[in-house]
Amino acid sequence: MEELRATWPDGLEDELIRELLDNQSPFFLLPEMTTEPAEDAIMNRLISSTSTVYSEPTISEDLEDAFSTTTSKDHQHQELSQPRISALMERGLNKVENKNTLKIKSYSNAMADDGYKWRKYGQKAIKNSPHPRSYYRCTNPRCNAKKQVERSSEDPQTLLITYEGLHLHFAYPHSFIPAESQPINPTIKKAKKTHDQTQQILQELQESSADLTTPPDLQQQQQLFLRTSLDYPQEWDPEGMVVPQGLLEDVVMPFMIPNPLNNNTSPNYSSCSSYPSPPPSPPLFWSCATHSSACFDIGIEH
DNA sequence: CGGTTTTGACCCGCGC
DNA sequence: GCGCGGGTCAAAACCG
Repeated sequence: MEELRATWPDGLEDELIRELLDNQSPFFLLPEMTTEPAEDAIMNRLISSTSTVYSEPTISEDLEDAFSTTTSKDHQHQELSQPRISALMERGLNKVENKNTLKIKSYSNAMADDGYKWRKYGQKAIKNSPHPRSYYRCTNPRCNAKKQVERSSEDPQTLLITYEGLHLHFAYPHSFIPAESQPINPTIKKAKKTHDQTQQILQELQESSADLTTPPDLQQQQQLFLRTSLDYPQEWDPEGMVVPQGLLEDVVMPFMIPNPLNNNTSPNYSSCSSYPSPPPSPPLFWSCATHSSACFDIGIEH
């Protein structure tokens, strides 16, 4: 899996953090109706980025490796190399055992809604905690993404959102899925199911990128970042876009294809037009939130 | 009526 | 081996 370890150029790290912190960023435009405080906006962006690009175990680990000067692999809280990254981590972004956990200070459950459409599949009482933990799975049947939402036992105002798995919305929109290819097999017993799917995907990624080791180009990373942030509307029927083959390449190639272009250019958000692009769509949170129906009942009243 | 939520049962890993 | 706790399943209930 080492082949997949992307090395982020310096410029991209700065740019990523700038995006996370910039309220006006076109990467993370918030819904028009949103009047949330600036800090909440930042946390929304963290949720978004974590639930898409950062959520996949290997890639998220890559990013942390890239961000960190340490090589610790013990999955403990990793000390980050730069104050701004550390500041982000202190705001609640953490990662333990391939799961990305956000700690969010919030009086309501609204902050738990990251715009993706989740289906609740379980709820458990947690020992020594008055608040249950809710389990959500992405409604896209080809998406492995899961998350857990619970209230901190220490601070009931703090939401703990743990993301696990890879969002494949951008690669496998609902409309592309032939009924007979649905991976959900009720006769196959759980646990290993999602794990095996993830392993298969990772293996395919590895095979498809075995000979590509050059660090990714900034512009392409930004394109990927933007693409992975788009939850294609189900009703979107892109003409000539029925290309389920090679979608994994869509995922991995922007990280893998060597590109001679410079690494320090400012983001060019129109550059994503080089990809087969979705129809003109509202920014990330508008697009996603309009398809979200998940209500995170984690033990507090609305 | 179809999609979502609820909730008790079941599974499984882990510590003793 | 057994009990515990977390994660998942699946049938029933709920809802728009």
